[in-house]
Amino acid sequence: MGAPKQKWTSEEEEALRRGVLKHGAGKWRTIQKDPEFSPVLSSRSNIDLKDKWRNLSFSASGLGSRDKIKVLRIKAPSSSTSPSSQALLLPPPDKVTEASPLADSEKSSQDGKIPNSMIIEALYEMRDPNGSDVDAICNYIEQRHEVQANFRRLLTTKLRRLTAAKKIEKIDRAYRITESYAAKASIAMKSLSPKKDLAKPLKASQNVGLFAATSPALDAAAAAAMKVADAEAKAHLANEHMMEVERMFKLSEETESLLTLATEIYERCSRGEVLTVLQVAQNSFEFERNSSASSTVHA
DNA sequence: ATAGGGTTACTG
DNA sequence: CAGTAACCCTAT
Repeated sequence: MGAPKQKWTSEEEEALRRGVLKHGAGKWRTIQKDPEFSPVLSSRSNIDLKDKWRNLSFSASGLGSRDKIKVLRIKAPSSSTSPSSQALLLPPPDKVTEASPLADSEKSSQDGKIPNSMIIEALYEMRDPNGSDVDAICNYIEQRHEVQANFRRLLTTKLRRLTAAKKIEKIDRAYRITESYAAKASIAMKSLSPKKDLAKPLKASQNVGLFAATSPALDAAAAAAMKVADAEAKAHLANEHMMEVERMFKLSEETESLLTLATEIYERCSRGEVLTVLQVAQNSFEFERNSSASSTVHA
């Protein structure tokens, strides 16, 4: 790690990460112009942001320079549940077609089957209290994922199975997540909720969406927990989500500050960035279990 | 405006 | 002298 020309400060890096988190990787101009980051990133051009992000990405993906694409393999989620090594290696926010076999279970994004989590996710994010019919679900997933020709048929089959498993219920022609399953998921999520106490009254005072009770944030939490509970739900983590999570995880490890993590989780949660929260939840959950009582956060 | 290849400059 | 990070150039 050299220290050449106009070296990026940690503030600038942080601003960049948050910018990517907020606007997505690729919207460099947008990030640069965002009043939230422009003070810090004023001396950086959109191209600088792009280049920096590229550097960060490749260094995070494991030592490689950018022209040497390293093929990294992600361990199968189902087999071992070792807490710490969940996502120590991760692909850059670029292409990196991660085509890991992942055992014999459901996982492949293209030619495989439909993961349960995909449907749960879809149902959840559509947030229709009356449930969503097959068409809606089908359309929703098709817009978010590449699907195969007989996708719809597979979907209906899967829906039937989930219904039988009492994870979802069918009302008229609409499907929705069952209360029991949602509740179970919420309970799982409570493992994370103590962090809300650690989160300082930061911006928290504004976005009063604590994990507490009947708030949209709880919805997000429940959605997150569902994925956690679903175990092998780390399907398509190929991109900057995991990238960001990994960064934060290391950060919190290094500084031994759960506060940073908690604050981020909270902010994202309040912002409704469910998908990102999911990833954070998984990692922080394990982090908590590892460091148990040792992690005394000094606010 | 962005992605990606290429170049320069700094570090160990 | 190799590796890396910042910077530059160009096609899309």
